[in-house]
Amino acid sequence: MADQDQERRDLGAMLAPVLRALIAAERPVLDDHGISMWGYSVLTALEGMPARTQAALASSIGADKTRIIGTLDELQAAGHITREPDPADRRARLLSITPEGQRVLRSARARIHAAEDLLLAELPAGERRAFLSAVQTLSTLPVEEILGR
Amino acid sequence: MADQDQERRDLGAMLAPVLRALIAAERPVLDDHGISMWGYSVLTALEGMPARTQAALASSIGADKTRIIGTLDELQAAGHITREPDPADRRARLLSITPEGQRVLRSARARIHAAEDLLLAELPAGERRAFLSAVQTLSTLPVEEILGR
DNA sequence: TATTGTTATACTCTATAACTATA
DNA sequence: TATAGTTATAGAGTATAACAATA
Repeated sequence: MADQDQERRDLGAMLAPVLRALIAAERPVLDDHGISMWGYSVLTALEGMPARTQAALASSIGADKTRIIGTLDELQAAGHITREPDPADRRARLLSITPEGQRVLRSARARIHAAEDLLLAELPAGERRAFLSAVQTLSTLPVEEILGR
Repeated sequence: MADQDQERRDLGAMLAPVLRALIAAERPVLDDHGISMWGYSVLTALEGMPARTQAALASSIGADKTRIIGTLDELQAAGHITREPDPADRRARLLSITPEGQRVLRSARARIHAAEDLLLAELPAGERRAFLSAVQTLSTLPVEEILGR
């Protein structure tokens, strides 16, 4: 792996400020839409597929079941999600995004992607494509397992 | 920018789990070396160049001056850095890494890079090179300003 | 008066464990 | 008894402001 190891800086040290800036740029957008970061994450997850339990939803976005309860309360109060007892198992709550939630999600995402595009535009076109492809690849890998070997 | 915007997921949402896993992988390595994450960051910064003030060092690693004081106390007690009053301005503290600090830093970094290489090895060679190049480019840009436009 | 480093305080997140209601 | 959701508590990390020493 000589081509990777030549005096490069830590991957984490290089990525951390970028991610921090991305998150900071998201905040005012999310504020304008009246949702939190976890709320945005929940809406994104529910857009793809309704959730059968809150715990399953939480783990799918890398959160704890206790951590998203307040977020679900807010989203429900704002009419962005529905949250009904499962008739087949009344302990569980069936979660799905509402049309209004989808509208808010799409609006926020458009502005977030627009900001991200400003950053990506700084990269040469070829490098940009490879970067996006690599990030998408990494996001599908079991990163923790790979690093833990 | 059509080539960037096609149905891709949020950059932040894709990068966050990767960074989280990178940080989690660093922890046991840093524990073995008896330093904290901020300590590792401080040693990395001081390796390149001694610092004239603690505040300057803090801002160079994206931290607050009050946040690194405990870290500096630990590093100094462990003999990893020196911290002397500046003769020219006794309010300030001149900071530099010791040979022992350099040894610890290099040892920790070798293991961290080895773990990162496991992850990078999952990418096709061409994509890996472009990814690393892009990350290095991004880490030199004023990311916050670009995103804030 | 301004600046460097330090300490103290409060606030936000997060993790853990206990509780309820259903099964 | 086991599980889904909820609540309560404590802990870590962070931000802000006040303070002492020096300029």
